[in-house]
Amino acid sequence: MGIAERKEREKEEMQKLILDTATKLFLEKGVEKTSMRNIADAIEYSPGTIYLYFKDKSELFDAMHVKGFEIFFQYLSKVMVIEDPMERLEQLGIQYLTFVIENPAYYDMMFILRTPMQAKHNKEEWNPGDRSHQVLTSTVADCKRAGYFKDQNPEVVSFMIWAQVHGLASMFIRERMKFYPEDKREELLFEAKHTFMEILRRF
Amino acid sequence: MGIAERKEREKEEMQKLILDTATKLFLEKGVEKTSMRNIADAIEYSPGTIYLYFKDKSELFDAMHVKGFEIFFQYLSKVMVIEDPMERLEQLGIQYLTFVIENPAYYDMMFILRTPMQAKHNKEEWNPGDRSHQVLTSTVADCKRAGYFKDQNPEVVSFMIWAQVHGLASMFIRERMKFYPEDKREELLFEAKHTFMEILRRF
DNA sequence: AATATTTACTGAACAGTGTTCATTTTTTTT
DNA sequence: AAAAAAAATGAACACTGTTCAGTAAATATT
Repeated sequence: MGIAERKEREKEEMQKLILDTATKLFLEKGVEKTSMRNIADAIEYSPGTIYLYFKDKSELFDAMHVKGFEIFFQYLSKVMVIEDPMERLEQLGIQYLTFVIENPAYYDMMFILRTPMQAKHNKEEWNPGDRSHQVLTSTVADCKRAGYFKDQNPEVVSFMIWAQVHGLASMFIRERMKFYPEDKREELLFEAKHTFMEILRRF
Repeated sequence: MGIAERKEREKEEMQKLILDTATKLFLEKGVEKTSMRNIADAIEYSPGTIYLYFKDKSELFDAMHVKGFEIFFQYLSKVMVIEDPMERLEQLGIQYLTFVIENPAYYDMMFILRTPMQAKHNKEEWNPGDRSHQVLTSTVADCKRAGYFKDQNPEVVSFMIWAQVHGLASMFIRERMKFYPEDKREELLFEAKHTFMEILRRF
């Protein structure tokens, strides 16, 4: 049955073509401003065809969401080998912000944007956010073992740290840094993060 | 010329009617999901009428933006009289988060959402964000005078603090706290903020 | 009081959106 | 070569923000 296999392959290729094109447009123009017809035009198929491969626009969005997290983890993985937990925490933050600066559209999509259209994806199954949370909590736990964060609830500390970095990231991305000169913003981002780490260290 | 005055009054009333209705719908259903026709239906006028009082949807959005900041400042004002700068900083944070919890839709609109439609409002004129920034920076300056934040750039410290609180707020609002039980989230918000203040104090 | 002018409002029309589905085209099986 | 199955189409539906010629109401002038 070579035909069935070829069909399977063709279906996957088509899916990839659609997803790649959608991703490209989403990142270029933003999710809201990319229409299904735009995607259809780009792949030179009719709009209806997309719906044979993806249930709706939000499924396309979800698929790209997953891809974003894969890229995100490549950044985090680079420093996950560091022995000293506090140094690891510092470098994780730097990787986080580097991802934000190099992939702002992805970050926006992954951590800020709500699902477009309806919020249908309530699937408790595999929330990609869980995994990044895991990386953080285990590092914080290691820090605690190394003598930091005495008398502190590690869950609260983890949440605080994530909120700090996410706060920096989302103010940068959603343009709430207008009171600082444009060419100093990235610098300020890392400076603030560094100051935060400094006060964490002597805790 | 009593007529001109009455007309002026009527015009303002109409503007208020439109804005109040739009605000109500924006907060209830979200900006994107509220259409100009929805607003027109609610006030029992035709869609075209709205455009005689507001240039476009984003002007309605802007008007409500301003109103949001007025409410926001009522929260901050409550504690701006506190003498001790560090205590003021602590209470400002609590007020900030209280506003977020009591007016999540407003907060989303003011600090997270991008202008709907195009990002036309580049008006450098009076950015409402500036004022809240002012409150923070002056309090941080007072803290520095009181001996805190030694050898630290107050601009960096201010930005860090704001990012921390904003990070907590936006993770709460944009539902990135799914790994915590729903009834514990508000509590965690304040706990994280409190821990942050604790580590700030011994700095 | 009747007419002219200004102001206010309407709602159809335009170009766009996500999505569906009967119809047509292409491919595979008989 | 004919029948069945699969894939792709594109018109249609109900919606969106916005515009603008036309109508209706209120005011000013004669």
